[in-house]
Order: sequence, then structure tokens, then C-alpha cells
Amino acid sequence: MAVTLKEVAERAGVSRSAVSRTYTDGASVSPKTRKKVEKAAKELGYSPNALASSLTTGRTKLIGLISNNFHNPLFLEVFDLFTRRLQEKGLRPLLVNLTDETDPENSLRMLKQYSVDGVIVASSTLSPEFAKAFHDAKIPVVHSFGRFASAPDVHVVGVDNVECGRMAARTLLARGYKHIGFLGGPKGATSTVDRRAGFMEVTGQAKGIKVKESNAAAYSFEAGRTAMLKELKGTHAEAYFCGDDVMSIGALSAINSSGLSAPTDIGIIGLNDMEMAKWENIDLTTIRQPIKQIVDSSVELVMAALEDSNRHPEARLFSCQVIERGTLRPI
Amino acid sequence: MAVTLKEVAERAGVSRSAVSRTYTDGASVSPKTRKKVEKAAKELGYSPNALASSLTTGRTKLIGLISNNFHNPLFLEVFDLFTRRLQEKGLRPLLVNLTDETDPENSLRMLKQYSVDGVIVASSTLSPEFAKAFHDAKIPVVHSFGRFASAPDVHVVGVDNVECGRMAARTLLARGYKHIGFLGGPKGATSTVDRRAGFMEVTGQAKGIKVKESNAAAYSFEAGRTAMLKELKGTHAEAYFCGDDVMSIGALSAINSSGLSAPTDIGIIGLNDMEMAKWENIDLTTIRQPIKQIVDSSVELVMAALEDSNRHPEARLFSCQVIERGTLRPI
DNA sequence: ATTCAGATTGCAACCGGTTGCAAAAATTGT
DNA sequence: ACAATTTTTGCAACCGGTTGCAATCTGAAT
Repeated sequence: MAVTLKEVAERAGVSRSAVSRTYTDGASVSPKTRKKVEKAAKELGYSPNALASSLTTGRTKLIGLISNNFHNPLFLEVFDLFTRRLQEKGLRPLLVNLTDETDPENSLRMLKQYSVDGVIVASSTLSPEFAKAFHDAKIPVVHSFGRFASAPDVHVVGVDNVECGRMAARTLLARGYKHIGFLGGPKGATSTVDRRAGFMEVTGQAKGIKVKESNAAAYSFEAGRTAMLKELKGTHAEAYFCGDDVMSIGALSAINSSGLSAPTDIGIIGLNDMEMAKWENIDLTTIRQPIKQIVDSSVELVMAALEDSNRHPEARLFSCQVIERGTLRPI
Repeated sequence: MAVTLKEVAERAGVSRSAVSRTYTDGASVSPKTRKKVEKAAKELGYSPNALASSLTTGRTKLIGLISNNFHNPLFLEVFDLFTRRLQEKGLRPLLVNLTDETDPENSLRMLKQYSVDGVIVASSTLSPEFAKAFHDAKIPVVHSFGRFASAPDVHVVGVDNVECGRMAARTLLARGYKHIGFLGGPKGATSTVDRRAGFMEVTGQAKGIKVKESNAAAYSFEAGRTAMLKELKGTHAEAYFCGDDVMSIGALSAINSSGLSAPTDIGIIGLNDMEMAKWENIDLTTIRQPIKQIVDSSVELVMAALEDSNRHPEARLFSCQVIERGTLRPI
């Protein structure tokens, strides 16, 4: 089918090794033969077969990119950043969509078959166990947007969700809200659990503050809207920390269609600061996750892990930041 | 590193071929040896190296998935559908982010290096030339969301954008709008050109209709908003057909922040019917593209093209449908 | 028990590259 | 011009599988 090394060698009148060396940097080839080879290669339209070479070098430059967040617009930005960054570094993303399964079994097997050099798990909802399966199989892995642990089993890059919870609580308290709500994402998600912990820690220490708590079924518009509608049926809080931005937008929609408005009647603070948060008709006050840094750092870390396969598991945390917009009353 | 065929063969006390045949369906192996092999494989944790086998079989089951739409939320849905469908069919998506480049050169070279079995170009803005480069390189390719042609150079799956333009125009006319606008996407995009053509065809034939026309810089919220703000500065039309849904949402935002509202003051019809279009606070009347069908059909077509590499280029069109919501006045 | 077709097996060559090693060529120093 | 280095080169083995072919085995039929 395609043009092979051998054909190029014959046409250039050199050995196969010479051709191979022309395309391996650091190898010793004289300028003379290199020219000959390049000429022949160009004429034949040759390009080396990366897969065949991986067989001997043991490196495919393939990186498994696993995610279960194909419904959160934030992750389109994340995928954009990941694919670009990986490409810049000469790596190729092999995309795996987890849909509903949380068992690493299948992904692990298939990524092993394709001998990926490393794996990036991009998910804020998967448990650390998931990534660990790859670590145990001796495949370098980093969990992006994963759960922070002071002694992680695998490399983790992300934010400290507990701290985000605290930050949200402090922000609401600073605005003088006395009755505040934690409207979390799905109960099982590690990010939800952690954010809740931080939130409760701060509000628990504050005096004269009433706290109510509930969870949405997913990090999604519909779930956020449904959850907020339920809140509005009873006695609702003055302001809510919502699971994430897309949930917040759902909540805002519920508020509006109930004839109320933010921040006049209810305050909302989200989390992520995705593109849409700054759309003028949304204008969501939120906590920004520095996704570009997280992505870049994840790629850097997975590359480092390729070099040194028993690098000690490391957690890299980035700090978040409150972005003031229009859904909380001014301080 | 990993367990190899040879080790399994030794432990099972059979030849390497026997092991290989155990994992190739249609090959002749006695139940007895199969058992032995499977036992040994399990004990060793063996899984066959797909890349090595591709070397002889000529099939990698890798599909290049190329896109330049990493900023349009619709494409998160598209990627979700593609990755799922490909996985179901035992194929693996190798994702390529085109960012700004429109030259197939680089992508072609790298996908050739990885010997992808086929390529799916998922883009409504790239020219047919792009996909053609793969076709010329003898790599099976299908252009999803690509431009319709009655005699296409490559397989195309999508909608007839000209017909969409007509449909939009007819819808606006049927609602009695007399002064209508075409607020297109970027001028260079094939989808924009085609939708415009259909739109103008219908409006040109109607009597007593005033048509105005302009273009946004991109299929994006910001571009849609900016373009609509500009419209509102002059004498604007009564209703607009916007390039796509995300542009429409931008336009709606511009309308609202100018103290106007849809459909009372201005009507808007979008295109795509992405998830967000039905969010209650958006409630966009739009033309639905059947993306699931397009994706499934694309995958099916690329698979067919793998089987028969000189299958005749084919265009598969799906019909669109107006989804009535709240941004056009009732009929 | 003998024959024969069909199923199963192992050998060895091959897929498209890489790489250690020793021989050949080019360069350097004197 | 000659010896000592340093560079460049080709050979051949190998990476982890697959597959055509001939040899061996199996079981049914005679």
C-alpha cells in the first residue's frame, strides 16, 4: 500500500538503516546521504510508519484522553485545550468516551492494546480509583480535574475543591446573606463532596447563619433548573452556591421563570467560569477554575511521567478566584 | 515491558501461531489448545498488541476525527455521538484539532504516519478541498456536516444547506414578516454561502419583501451579538435568519440588552437545534439538523469505504425541520 | 485394520521499521 | 604520506504479531 523504507532505500541507493537514520534525530548520517534519501523520499511520497517504529522504540506518542463529561460545555474548552497542547508537544490524543461506565476495565484493556504512552483522565466526577487502575497497570496517568489528596495514588492536577467550597461560603457571607444554600452537583461526584465539605466548614463556624442543602441529579442545565424549582416551592435561601456554571444557568432560568430575578430576589454563585458565564444575558458571578493552567500542567506532568515511570505521585493544585459579575448583590 | 505472544506460547506449551490464532476470529484452533492459551494468557495478563498486528493485517481500527469547531457547543454533542458510535463499532478516534489551519498538509501527514484506516472530517466550514486531500492520498474519508454537491469528490454526509436557507425564508414569509434579514455566519464558510443562496432564492421570488443581509465574523455568541448590535444601530429588519443557534443566542442577547425583545420587536430563527436552544430562558425557534443521524450515517459510510476503497463518492443528505419555539411571532 | 478427507499445528517468512556492532570511509595530526 | 581517530555505513537480528504451506493428527467410512 504505502511507500516503505525499503523502497526509498533502493531508490536512493543506500541501505535501509541509512533511511531510518535520516528520520531519527540524533542518528549519524552524512549530509550527502541525507540529501539522497530526502530526494528519493520526496519523489516517492514517503512518510515513516509511526506504528512500526513504535514496535522497537516502545513509544507510540499516543495519549489516551478519557472523559465522561461530554455534556458539560466546559469540557469542549477542555478538549480544545488538551488537543492543542498535546499536538504542540507532538503527542496524539486517542479519545475515549466513558459514557456511563465507571469501570476502568474496558478502557484499560483497549488503551493497552494500542500501547498508549500515557493516559489523561479528564473528569471531575470519577473517583481516584479509576485513574489508579492505569497506574497499577504501569501506564503513566494523570487525573485532571481530579480529587485532591495530600498523598495521592496517582498524579492529580486540579483545584482544591474543599477550598472552593470555603471560598464560595466566604463570598456569600461577605455579602451579608444570612440564609444561604448549597445546591450541589450529583451526590456521588468527588467534586460535590469536597465543595460541600469546605462550604459547611466555613458556614458552620459562622454565627447566626442558616444553611440549607440539596443536590441536583447532574452537572447540567436541566438538573440545575429542576433543583432550583424545587427550592422555590418551599422557603428558599437568599443565595446559593451552585454545583457549577451550567447548573447555575439552569437555576437562573428557574428563578426567572418564577417571576423572580437575580440578584434582587436570590443570589447565585457558580463555579468554573466557563465561556458562557460571561455572556451578557447570563452574567454569572462565579469561581474561576484556571483550566488552561490545569491542562498545560497535566500535559507537562504526563510527559514527565513518561520519562521517569516511577516518579512519585504528585498533586498539583491551582488556586481559584471569584469573578464578580451580576448574580450576587454587591458587597 | 508488556507480556508478549511468545511468553504466552511458551507457558501454554504451544507455538506462537496457536496463540495468534486464538485471538483471530475465523482461525482454526482446537478447543483444547484454545483453553490452554486462554489460561496462560489470563495468568500472564496478556492482551494482544493491536499495533503490531496492524503491521501485517493492514488495519489499525484507528479513525482520524478532524475538526475545527472547538468553540461551538453543538460540536460537543457531535463529538459525544462520534466517539460513542465509533467505540460501538470497535473503532478508535484519533482526534485532530485544526485550530486555525485550513491546510490539510499536516493532518494528512500525521494521520498517514499513524496509518489510520479512515478519516472523518467534522466541519461545516471547511471547503470540500480539505477532505479531498485525503481521498487523493487513498485514505477513505467522509466529510460530515460538509457541503452538498450533486457530484461530490468525496463522501459527504449532512444537510442541504441551500434547502435550509429556503426553509428559513419560507418560515419567515409564512409569519407575515415583510422586512427580513439574513444574518449569516462567516462569509467564507460553505454553510453560510449555501444557506444564503437558498434564502435569497425564495425571498427573491416573493413580492413586496425587503431583504437585508450581513455577516458575523464567526459562528459564535460574541460575533452574533456584535453583528446584531450593529443591525440595531441602523434600521433593522423585522426578523432574522441567523447563521446558527449560538449566533442566534448572541443576537438575542443584543436584542435584550437594547431594551427590545423577541419575538415582540424582532423575530429570530436559528439553525442546528443544539441542546441549549430549548433551554427555557432561550427558547429559540430554529431549524433542526438531525445530528445523530448524520453521525451514525457518517460512521457507517466510512466503514463501508474501508471495505471497498474505490466506492463511488456519495452524498447523503438528511432533511431538516423547523422547531417552533418562542422567538418568532405565531403564524 | 486401512484409507482418506478435514481439522489442527508448527515452521518460517514477512509486515515496516530500529539499532548494536564491526567494517569502511573520512578526517585529523604529525 | 602514514597512523590514529572519528564518522558514516551496512549487516543482521529484533520488535510483536500474522499467515501460507506442508506436515501431522483426528475421526469417519470402508
